[in-house]
Amino acid sequence: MRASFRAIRDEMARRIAERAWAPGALIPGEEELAREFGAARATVNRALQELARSGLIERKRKAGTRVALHPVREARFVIPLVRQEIEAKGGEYRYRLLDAEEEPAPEAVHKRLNLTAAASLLHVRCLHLSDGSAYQLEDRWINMGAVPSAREADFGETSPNEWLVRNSPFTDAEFTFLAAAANRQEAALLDLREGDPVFVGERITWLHDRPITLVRMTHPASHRMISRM
Amino acid sequence: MRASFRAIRDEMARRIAERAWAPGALIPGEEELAREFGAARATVNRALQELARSGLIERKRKAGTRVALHPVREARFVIPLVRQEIEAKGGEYRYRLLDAEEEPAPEAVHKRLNLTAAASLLHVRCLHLSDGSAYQLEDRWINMGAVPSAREADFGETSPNEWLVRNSPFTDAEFTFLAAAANRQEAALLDLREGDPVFVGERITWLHDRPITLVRMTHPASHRMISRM
DNA sequence: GAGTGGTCTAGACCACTCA
DNA sequence: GAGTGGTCTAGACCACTCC
Repeated sequence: MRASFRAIRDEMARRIAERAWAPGALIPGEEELAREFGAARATVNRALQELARSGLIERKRKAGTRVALHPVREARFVIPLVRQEIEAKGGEYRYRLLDAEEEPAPEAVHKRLNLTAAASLLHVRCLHLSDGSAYQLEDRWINMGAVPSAREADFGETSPNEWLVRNSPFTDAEFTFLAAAANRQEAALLDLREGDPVFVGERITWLHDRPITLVRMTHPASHRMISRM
Repeated sequence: MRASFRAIRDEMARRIAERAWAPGALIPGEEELAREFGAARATVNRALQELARSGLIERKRKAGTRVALHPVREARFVIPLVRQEIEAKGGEYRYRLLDAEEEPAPEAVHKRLNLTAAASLLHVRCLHLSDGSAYQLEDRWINMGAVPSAREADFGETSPNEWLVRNSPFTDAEFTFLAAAANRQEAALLDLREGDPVFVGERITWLHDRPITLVRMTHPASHRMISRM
């Protein structure tokens, strides 16, 4: 069998796992590895780059490649649309718009978006249900300066997320996850008691430097966010 | 300037963002793009693979490459050692071992690790402090069948996480994040009231198919987990 | 200055999947 | 069967960084 970058990558991962290459140790250079595996240097390079990306090794020009002392691993989470998330779990998806109004944003919101207090923002709140029970409360602010056409959108039909996906591209995003206590409103809508823990995801998106939207997605504490590596 | 895969990738991302390539549309094949950008096909391929990995496009042999309809984006979170996390934020790190004993694991634990009730597990609890205040409560179970040398480890000196990083390699891991209500013990140790929301990260690691450890890391609700894309 | 990784090219063959 | 992406090679030059 011809040497594949996967096979080479996995073999090197094995050597690291089994301490044949100890933490902190310098491993052979690309050319030497290429000779050993009977592959082109580019192939070995690809394998090494994947290991570096996953945090197993650290590479520096001239200095060479070392096994990481503290494998600062990264976890990757897939962020699907709520609807897909619910349907993938076998639930029946339903959606309910609560309200959508242009209104002055609280300071926490316009500061977070780096906008002035005078900026025009559309506030949309809606509920995503799985098999009839509340799955996620969505509380969203849309920057009308960046997406004026949102004024004509019918969020009773399409959820703001799906509408924005189709109508408002973004180039950058920031996700934040945290735990919080449900306020009275959240508790009522999610069938919880006030003060119950909730799992919150926040996302801000930008088109280049222009903020598009800030959304706070609140789940009951039974929610799990899982990633396998 | 010579065409770089970064420049090509960014240009294609721009076209997608600006709807020059509409969602769902078929984009040109690699050869045609290579001609257009004046680059080798391998270079264009690398750019396209990165876009596919980030969820912007979907590629299928024979069918070609399409702009994703629902950009199922992925968020990447770096998972450092607590100590590094605290020090990176400018805090002074301190560590306190609470207890470490071999004891029968509750069903939730041994089932989660796919072990029998008779399996020998070391239960370690410890606290990670930032500038003197509780930052994370670590509650860990170590599979002594897989890591017998943990019996001799001095967790008063080195935290179990750092000890395991050095002494027990793993090949697979699963992360779970969730919100929960602090129980009485957690509340006391983290300076919270019972029932207060906490942010919990759980991690299971395996060496091939053998479970190594299950750890539950509990933070006060002020904790944030952030990822930029 | 020199050594190592980073990237690019041109060409080739392969593998999957659609029709 | 045929078209498209997936991967590999051999060679080259570049860029960073250590000495």
